[in-house]
Amino acid sequence: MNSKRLQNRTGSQEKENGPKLADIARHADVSTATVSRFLNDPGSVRAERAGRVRRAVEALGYVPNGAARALASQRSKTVGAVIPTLDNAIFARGIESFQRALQEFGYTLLLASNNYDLDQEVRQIQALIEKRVDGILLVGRAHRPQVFQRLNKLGIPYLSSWTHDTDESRPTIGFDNREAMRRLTSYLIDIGHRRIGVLAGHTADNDRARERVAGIKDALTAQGLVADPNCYRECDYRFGDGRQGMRMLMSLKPRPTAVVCGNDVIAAGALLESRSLGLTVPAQVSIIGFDDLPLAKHLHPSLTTARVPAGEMGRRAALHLLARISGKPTAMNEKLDVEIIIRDTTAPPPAEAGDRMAEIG
Amino acid sequence: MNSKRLQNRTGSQEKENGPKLADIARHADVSTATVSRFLNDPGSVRAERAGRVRRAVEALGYVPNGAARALASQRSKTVGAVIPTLDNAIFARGIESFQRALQEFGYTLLLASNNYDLDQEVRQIQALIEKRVDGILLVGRAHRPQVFQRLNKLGIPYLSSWTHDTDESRPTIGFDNREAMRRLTSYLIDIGHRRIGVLAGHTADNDRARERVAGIKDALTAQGLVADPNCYRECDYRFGDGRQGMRMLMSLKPRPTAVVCGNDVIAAGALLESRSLGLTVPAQVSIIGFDDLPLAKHLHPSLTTARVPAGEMGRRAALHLLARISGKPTAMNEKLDVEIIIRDTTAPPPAEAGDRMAEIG
DNA sequence: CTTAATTATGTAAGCGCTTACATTTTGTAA
DNA sequence: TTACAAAATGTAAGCGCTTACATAATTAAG
Repeated sequence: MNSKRLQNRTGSQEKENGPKLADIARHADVSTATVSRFLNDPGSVRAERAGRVRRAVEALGYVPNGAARALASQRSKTVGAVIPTLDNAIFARGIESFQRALQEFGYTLLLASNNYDLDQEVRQIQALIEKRVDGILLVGRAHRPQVFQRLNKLGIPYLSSWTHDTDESRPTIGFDNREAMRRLTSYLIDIGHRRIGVLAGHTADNDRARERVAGIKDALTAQGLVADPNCYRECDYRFGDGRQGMRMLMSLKPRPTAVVCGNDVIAAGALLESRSLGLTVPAQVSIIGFDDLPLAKHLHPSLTTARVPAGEMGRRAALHLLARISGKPTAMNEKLDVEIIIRDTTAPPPAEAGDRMAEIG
Repeated sequence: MNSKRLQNRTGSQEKENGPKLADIARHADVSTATVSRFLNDPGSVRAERAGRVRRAVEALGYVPNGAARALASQRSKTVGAVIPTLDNAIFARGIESFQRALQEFGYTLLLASNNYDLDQEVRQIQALIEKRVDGILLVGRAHRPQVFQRLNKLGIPYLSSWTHDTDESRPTIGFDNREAMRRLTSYLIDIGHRRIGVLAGHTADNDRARERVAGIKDALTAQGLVADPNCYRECDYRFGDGRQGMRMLMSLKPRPTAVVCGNDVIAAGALLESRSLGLTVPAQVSIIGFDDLPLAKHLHPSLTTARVPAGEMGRRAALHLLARISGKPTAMNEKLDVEIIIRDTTAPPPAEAGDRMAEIG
């Protein structure tokens, strides 16, 4: 029957079916079980036979069939990741480390990005489940309920990254966006800023953006300040949006003496725009970002921001999932530190502006 | 036996084996073949039975098993991509489009990055082959011979991207790096530059970088100019390397009046460094990049560069591979255009420097 | 040297699908 | 009607592995 299938195959590629495990067994004069054991746990086969098998594998150029393996063993040696976008360098970096760590342990990465669309995410996760991934990496903790339902029902280990949750109900790895942004904003307030503009990322379908905004409010509230809706704007994580947002904020009267941005890309846009507007940073306006992209320290003036440990997070996410997959005990929530990096886009507000405290506080 | 397997399973996750196709068949009172047909080609099942099957699928929450499917059908509905890095935004963008296009057609992406290490690439491709991907996307045309051997032997469709090759022996999709860089450099020469520095990407294991360097030489040679080895330097695609390289080049006497960079990141570094060095761009020195990253047009002055159609390339790469997978005829080489974007980092050389033509030409 | 305990190997039954071929049902034309 | 082609469905044989269990070979202990 197999030969019949082959001859009916269409297309220019004549799929030359390579040798299968049984061929190796025959060639090495051992049972298929021994070949399989040699492949999966060489130590369990005595040296003399192991040599025969190894030679047969080389001689025939044997390549195991992952699909058959997955079907028989119920494990695919494959892990999925569903992320908002690769266009944001910080996610790209996290995924890069994630993949590297998986690879070290013989796992392969299945990747899908959905441009912050949580409904599309549901479908992507469904596709990964069909592919029988052994584990799934998510970004953020807010997802459609079906996601958790299906993952839990099928017992597929998953992990939410870029977020931290003390609630032990769902595994997370990452940092406290809210707290980090609170610290960053507090720094601005500490050095005298009172009228603070915000260029946040879109908060719909993005819990990290929401948490960061909450952190900004925490800082303001702690000082008895009130967030002014006119000084708040949401935008895409793009330079252009940062520029445009900055232009808007700087047209306000009185204008903010500092601008807190949802990430470094927005901040860079804001910084570049302030030059176009003829404003000196940080003398006339301070700017802070989030992520500490490589760009941040090279901008002029260099950007005050929060360093997000994307690489480390990706690596540890992989280790965490791998541990769960192999049934090892793991901490439910791993928290990573965010370091506040004070650079040159922040300084006390200009004198006359700083005096306006009464307007807001 | 199955139940035995389950009870021996370790780990905290009790893997609840979901319903299988046979369960759906029983529930809908049809044969397994009919269920399979309904799943893969709904039109081939008469409406009444189709309804029964659909309801059974929903009622039982059936999820097809991709491994079983792949094994039986000899197709995994999966495509692999092996890239140098995700840390370079231009690759990230290409992969993003690639994945989106695959997804539209029900395919899933397997991704591996190797940091420009061609030996590691061999192993990654081996892993993808084991996973039985239906096709593979490569970056560049220079790869270890085993790569092509194995891919050809197994008849797995593959495609080299980011490159163009009129030779019809191997499929490529992309653009002509050499020609694009030649045009860019020619522009510099046309506006009067004679002493041109080069900050190339590392050319070992990177044919695109090599081609770009060749393009620079082409332009110089065409004008009877000679490349000065002292004005040539290779570096990583990083801001820091661009800065450092720029510092070196600007310390030469006489110093280059223009610097051609291997990509926009290096160029941005060079641009930022020139400010630190107190050099005005483009009045004292011109700079050009390559890729047209989003950053390029926002820098100040904005960067003259070549626009690489990464998104379009990713999408078309997916369509090409999908076509090959389904046995459709496809063009062997798809060439995409690179647009030269003249912005503000380029201008004629300063008068006294331009006069030095005799030194070189 | 036995004999028991241990370790290595073989046998063969699945894993959950797809699909060639056989059979039945439906549609169509005379 | 009847005859026949076309379409839908069913039957069951794989796809290429892993692994429980049985058996054989080796080692350890007495």
